[in-house]
Amino acid sequence: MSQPLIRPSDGELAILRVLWSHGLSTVREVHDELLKEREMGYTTVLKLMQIMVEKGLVTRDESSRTHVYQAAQGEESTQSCLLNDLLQKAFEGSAKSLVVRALSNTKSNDAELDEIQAYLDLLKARKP
Amino acid sequence: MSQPLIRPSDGELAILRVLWSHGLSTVREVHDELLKEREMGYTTVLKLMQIMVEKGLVTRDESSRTHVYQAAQGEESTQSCLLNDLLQKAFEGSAKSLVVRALSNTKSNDAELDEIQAYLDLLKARKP
DNA sequence: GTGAAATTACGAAGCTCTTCGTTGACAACT
DNA sequence: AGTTGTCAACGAAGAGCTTCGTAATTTCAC
Repeated sequence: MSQPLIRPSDGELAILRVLWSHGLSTVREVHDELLKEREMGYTTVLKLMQIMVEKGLVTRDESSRTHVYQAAQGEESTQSCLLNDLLQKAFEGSAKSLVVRALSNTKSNDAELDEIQAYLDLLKARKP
Repeated sequence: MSQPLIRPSDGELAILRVLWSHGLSTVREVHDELLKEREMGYTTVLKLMQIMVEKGLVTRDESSRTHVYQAAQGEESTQSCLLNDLLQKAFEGSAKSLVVRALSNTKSNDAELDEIQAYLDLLKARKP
């Protein structure tokens, strides 16, 4: 029941971000959203999304003239997929190294650290 | 004094891994090492490493006939670079999300969890 | 109905990454 | 000196990603 889980390219990921936060969207809606970040043509986005249909990254409702797109895999699954990939290729599979590097990288505020601590406690409690 | 920090491709990263763990290496040494993981031609590795010289990912000592290569940027810097990139593109810049996802992804053992806890304590202590 | 606007479809071009065959230079051995 | 083996250099080819121009189709306003 687990899909193949495709690793999206950078451009595809940008589109998926929009679909995740906006839900069902047309090409125009996605394009308008992406324009806020950087300049790009409408047909560029269209072409990318058509390819993503073929790959199975998104699904498409063609019943009306303006097609409506939807992300085919969840945000969390995709994050896991990309993270696992990086883990193997750059951290020799050591989740600890990755987490430590991520923490040292960015200045997390206290609230964030507390949330991480809470999750860590949860993991520890589950292993008595 | 901080270099531009180039984001290496997958193939380049595989070569960097060898250079990081083995130090100064010839193309043949890198190729032999990579062969343990997957099949690939000698000239393929050579070509990649030549391109990496042009990009500044590695440096090369050409004084003897068989050139000797060396990684130009450290393993930690490169990890940070790749991690930051993923952070922006897939986690909306939230280090907390990334860390939580990484932790939930892999079954870390107690020792690893303890090490992460220790690092977390360090960060907290630094912010009173 | 006709013209304008929006949308999809198509194809091509440029780029990077990856792969490898061939060639020419150099070295070592006989 | 000639043969053999190793190496760097080069070019080319194929794949994937990104970009966009153009054409074809549908819809809508008038």
